Amino acid sequence: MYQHEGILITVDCIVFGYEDDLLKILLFKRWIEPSKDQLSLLGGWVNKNESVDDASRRVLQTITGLENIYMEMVDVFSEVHRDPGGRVISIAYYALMPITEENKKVVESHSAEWYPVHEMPELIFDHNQMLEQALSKLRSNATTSLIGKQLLPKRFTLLQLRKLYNAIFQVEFDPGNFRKKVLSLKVLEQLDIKDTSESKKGAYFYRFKEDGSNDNNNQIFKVDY
Amino acid sequence: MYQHEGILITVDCIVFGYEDDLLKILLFKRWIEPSKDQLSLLGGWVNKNESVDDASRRVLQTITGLENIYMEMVDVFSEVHRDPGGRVISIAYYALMPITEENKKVVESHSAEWYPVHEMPELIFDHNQMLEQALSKLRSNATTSLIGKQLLPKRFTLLQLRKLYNAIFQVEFDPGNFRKKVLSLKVLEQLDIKDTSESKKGAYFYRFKEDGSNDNNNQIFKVDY
DNA sequence: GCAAAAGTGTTCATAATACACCCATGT
DNA sequence: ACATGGGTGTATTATGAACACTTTTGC
Repeated sequence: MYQHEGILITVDCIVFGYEDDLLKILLFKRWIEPSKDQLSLLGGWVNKNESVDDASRRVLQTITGLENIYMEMVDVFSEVHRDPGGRVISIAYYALMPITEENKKVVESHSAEWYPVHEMPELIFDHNQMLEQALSKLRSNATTSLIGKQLLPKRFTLLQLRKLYNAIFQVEFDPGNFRKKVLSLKVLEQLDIKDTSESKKGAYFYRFKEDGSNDNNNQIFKVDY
Repeated sequence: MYQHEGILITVDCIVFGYEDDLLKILLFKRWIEPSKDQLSLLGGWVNKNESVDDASRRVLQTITGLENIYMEMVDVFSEVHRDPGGRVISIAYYALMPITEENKKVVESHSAEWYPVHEMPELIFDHNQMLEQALSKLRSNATTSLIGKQLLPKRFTLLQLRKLYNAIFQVEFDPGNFRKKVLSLKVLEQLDIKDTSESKKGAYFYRFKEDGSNDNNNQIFKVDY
């Protein structure tokens, strides 16, 4: 056996969701050794007949029941002793998905649960570090493109979008300036319907434009985090 | 044998250097099958007793003779059939190093050569794609932090630094504005020596401050590329 | 004196920030 | 009538882009 044989590959997914004005992630109680009953990220093996992206997509779909989940690679974790069970390299992904009644049921049936990111418990192995880096990458992405399409309902108000950004960065964006900045990007379109649940006056619903590419090599938000 | 066993891991390094006002990368003529005699990036196996970072460092050191080479992960390449020789996942890194007379000899003794990035030949497998992404990442990094420490001599003039940036982005930066922006970052210190090789008046040498962390979550250069 | 790079200054346009302030309406 | 979020306007400041202009010195 050569030196370079016998390494196993996994994916671990930091799944972000948004609920009750909080940014949350999906955690599992491990049901196999090692570290049974401790909390971990969603993960799985990379098989020989699939790319790492495909493996991540497969794992996500199995647990959430959703196809076409938005995901992005975060980093590779490869310290020799990171997994006490063997020589395992893990590719970390972050994923974004809405938290709905339906997928909550699917998720719970796999004994997974949503936890707020700001009060994160201890996770196994290097999973806390994975989460840190995923959050950092999410924030970085949220400054150069307008995120929310995958975390909010199809129709949403600017208040909802702003609260999402507040939750992501743990700061309070100025309502007026946030509105102007977001609308100046021209990636949202206003609908004719108003949401009266949050205010008496009612706020227009918006949605992401269908075509809209929403990338930018400049920054749209300047936030210290 | 399980589905998830038998995958091999390599690193591939996109090594950037700077010479004759050109951004160059290090390429190899392959001396083993498959694809003998074709050009490829510097690469090697990841062994069971080392992290991926360590493997990349080892491979870089072997070929260039240098320790402590600056490097950064670019992406993971894992399409099932990317390598006709087997199921191989590759982690791509970019690295920065000065091109000096000494290391040119070491490099040539391994039948490697420096090629300008703007006239890149066809490379094996997905190596052209790796290069594209590495260049893109290098550019992105060069907008949020001042690079050059690893590509230029210890002492350099602002002209040299500007020409490096011109080479990286393939644009002409305005001399006056470039100077003001760079100096406002306060990561360089002026030396008392002047370089008279490029002008009659002579330009002060600068060097990167020792302590200077040079990171920034904002942008320092706005460039369309 | 002139060319060529070094270095400084000025102007204009744009964008971020911190607000003030009016609007609409359910209670 | 008033509190609450919705939405607009404005003054101030900071930043970037273009470019004029002055300095130095080898030829």
